[in-house]
Amino acid sequence: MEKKEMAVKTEDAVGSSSFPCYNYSNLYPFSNAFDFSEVEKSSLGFMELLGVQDYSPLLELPQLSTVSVQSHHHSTVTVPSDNGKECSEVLNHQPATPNSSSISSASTDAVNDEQKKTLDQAEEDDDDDDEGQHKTKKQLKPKKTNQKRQREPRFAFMTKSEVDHLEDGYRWRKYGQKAVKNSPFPRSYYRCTSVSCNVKKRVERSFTDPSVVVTTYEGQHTHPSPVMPRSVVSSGYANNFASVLPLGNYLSQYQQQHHHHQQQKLLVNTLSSLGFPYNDSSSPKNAVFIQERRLCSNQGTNAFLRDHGLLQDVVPSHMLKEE
DNA sequence: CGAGTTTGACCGGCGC
DNA sequence: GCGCCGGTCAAACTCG
Repeated sequence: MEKKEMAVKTEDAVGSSSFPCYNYSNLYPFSNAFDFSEVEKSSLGFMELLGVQDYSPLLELPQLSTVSVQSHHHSTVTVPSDNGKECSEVLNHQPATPNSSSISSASTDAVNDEQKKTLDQAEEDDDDDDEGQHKTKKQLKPKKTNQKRQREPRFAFMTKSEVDHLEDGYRWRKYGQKAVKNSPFPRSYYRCTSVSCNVKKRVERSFTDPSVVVTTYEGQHTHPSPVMPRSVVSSGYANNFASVLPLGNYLSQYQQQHHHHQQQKLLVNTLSSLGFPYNDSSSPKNAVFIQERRLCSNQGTNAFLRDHGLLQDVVPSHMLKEE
């Protein structure tokens, strides 16, 4: 079993939750062999629009940890944290924990969550009817104890920016802010404002590098982005605005598009064409594979195949090639 | 006035 | 059982 250092899990930066977090330095692990200036040229305007002062130095961020990819079916993420302790995450076809979602069911979790939420709400209403205003100040939900709360798969991205809340094409409502332990920077909680869309995101600054914003997305949008450039609309990308960002947001959009395994292949080929040495089964592409499998539904579309994927917004067309 | 933000309280999970 | 902590709620508030 071959090991590759390629991705990042920022346990320290994003809290105690166990989920992968990518930064660009690891998604672009072979910067010497790839001319990033082309990517920067094509996306710089959007980066400025988004308030990102400088994202290219992300390529120089130190690797926070390593990921040991063992196979498509089972990989262990070993994360040496700053204090030397290790934690690990197992990415399986089966849920690693009762809380985690399997890959195939990821897209349905939002629905299940919503249904459960609705049910809880209904039961809560019943309780209120029975007990009236038994809470002095607030009527909070009586949470169900017999079932663990289902967590959506999450993506975390690190972005070097002075702006905490980066515009990504969706509208968000802030619903909370918490101080983060051992960090001078608070964590903000946002929820997608669209009705019936259960996507959340957390935004916080890395206390190890205050210039880096860690944005964590949870769930999948059930609607198109309300903010779409014309080119994006005309090219058939419904909720694709964030694809103008480098690979981090590309992954987010890729997740949202419900792409199928076959599209993954093109993704890898596309990445390969960009200079990523994705040549063997143990190469960094597995990081994309594993994460994508956790997040994508079984129902794939072929939009990715038709349109070269989302990278076309970032990468000059001549750098993309068909399979 | 509606939409979004702030902020303190509350809840559940987890470790000790 | 207790305390800590992450996550969420919702009243009050701000803003356009």
